[in-house]
Amino acid sequence: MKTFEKIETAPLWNRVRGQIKDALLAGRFEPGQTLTLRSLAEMFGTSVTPVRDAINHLVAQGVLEAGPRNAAVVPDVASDLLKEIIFVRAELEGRAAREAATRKSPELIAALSAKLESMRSLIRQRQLDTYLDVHRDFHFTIYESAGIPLLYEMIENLWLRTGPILTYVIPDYVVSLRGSDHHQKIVAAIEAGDGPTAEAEIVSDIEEAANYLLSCADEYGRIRRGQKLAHHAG
Amino acid sequence: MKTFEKIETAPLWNRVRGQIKDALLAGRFEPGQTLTLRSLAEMFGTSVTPVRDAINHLVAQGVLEAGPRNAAVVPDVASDLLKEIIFVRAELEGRAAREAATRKSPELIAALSAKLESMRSLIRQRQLDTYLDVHRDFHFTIYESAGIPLLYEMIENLWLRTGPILTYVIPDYVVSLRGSDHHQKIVAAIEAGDGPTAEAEIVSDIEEAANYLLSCADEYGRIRRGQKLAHHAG
DNA sequence: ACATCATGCTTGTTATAACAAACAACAAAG
DNA sequence: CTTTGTTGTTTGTTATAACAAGCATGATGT
Repeated sequence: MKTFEKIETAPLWNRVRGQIKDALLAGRFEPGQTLTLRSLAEMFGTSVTPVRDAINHLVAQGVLEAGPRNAAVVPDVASDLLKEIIFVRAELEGRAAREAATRKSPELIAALSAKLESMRSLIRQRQLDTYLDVHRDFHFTIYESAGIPLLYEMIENLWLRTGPILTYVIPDYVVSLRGSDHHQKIVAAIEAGDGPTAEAEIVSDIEEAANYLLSCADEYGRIRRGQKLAHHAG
Repeated sequence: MKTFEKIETAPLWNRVRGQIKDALLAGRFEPGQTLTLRSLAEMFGTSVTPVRDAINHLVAQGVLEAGPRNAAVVPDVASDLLKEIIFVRAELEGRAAREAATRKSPELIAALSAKLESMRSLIRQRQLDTYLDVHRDFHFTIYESAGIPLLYEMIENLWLRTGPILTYVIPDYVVSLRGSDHHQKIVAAIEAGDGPTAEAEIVSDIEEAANYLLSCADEYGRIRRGQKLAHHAG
């Protein structure tokens, strides 16, 4: 079973890892769910070996947890851990935004402005799924422009840890904002080369969203898919 | 019927991972050396599968690097990556020190003072290897007292990445300080509850040591053993 | 002598089968 | 009804073989 696709030379287990990461960031896996090798292998159309490699990689990164029998389980992040993640995220992403403001370029401003407009349009059309994609792209475009790969890598790791629960309530949060979002101010601060303001706006953006998330926690500190959610069909 | 003979059956790949880590810490692998699956498999008396799993785990943690052909290579940290690590370390460890100052306790001050005195004594006696242990303990005592396990974990990972080359030249750096170290000021700032000063002192401590390390780099940006040592000629 | 290609070896990747431990369901014994 | 033992299934683990890409070596042609 060989394919003629000679374009994709990346190892199969690395592609599988990317697909699992996407599924996590998109919230397609339930928190607490145990991912079995054979089910994922059938899902991706491979054998268990690449899936095993991908899962090992993600567990080592802390993106997935090692449950009993060394089974990979989707982290069910509770309030305590969420507060810690937010703490470090505010520190690293704020620093990245500050660095991005000092390394600004016209191309960066143009790209961010385009994504900003796309986000506004998607909110108006209530296409929250694709909004989340663009929103994530918006943030990481800033972090990438900081020019520090290690910093980018660590921020991505933190997003992956909160990924499963982020998609639970963020759509409600986004439509409840009604325009008072920090994204516009972030772009303006970067364009003006004002690092401290960019950092402050990023931190406010993170912490306000986190407070909303924490307000959705149950008595056990677990964020559950919820009551405020007017779920979309798509 | 339960038998007592089932003491501990850790997975084979996990044991192999421990052996590789030991070999790394013992310096039995040269920086830049590529570790082949089959050679390690023969060395440990297993097949390639457990070795592959162990290496994948270590690469994901940043302990090993992924070279060409996805081969595992012992990290030869160059100046570029070192600068990035220092950048993030200053950010995270500075933040941890600031947090520690706000959560100070008499027990913490007493513990830090004791380690400080121990460090001074070890320097006078030129016992640099044990000094490095106490020094590391001193730092991580502060970071642990910040009360944020995730922050602690990420800082520890950054120390692991620079671990091998740190022991190359730090002893020379320590004896060259001749008393102008920041550790005393850090303890004083934490004791006074002065978070910003504690953060600034930690950052200065990190960056000054980093500058010394970077001054030891060769023309390729690699930190080499004995670059500033009078003993070894090469 | 130098460039080019063939050949064989090395190495990471993937699929597959066999295996042991854990788990669930159910029957039998108290 | 509860407990215990059995059986079948599921699941992660490990070994092995086949495979493709890279790399070194050396023969060949100009």
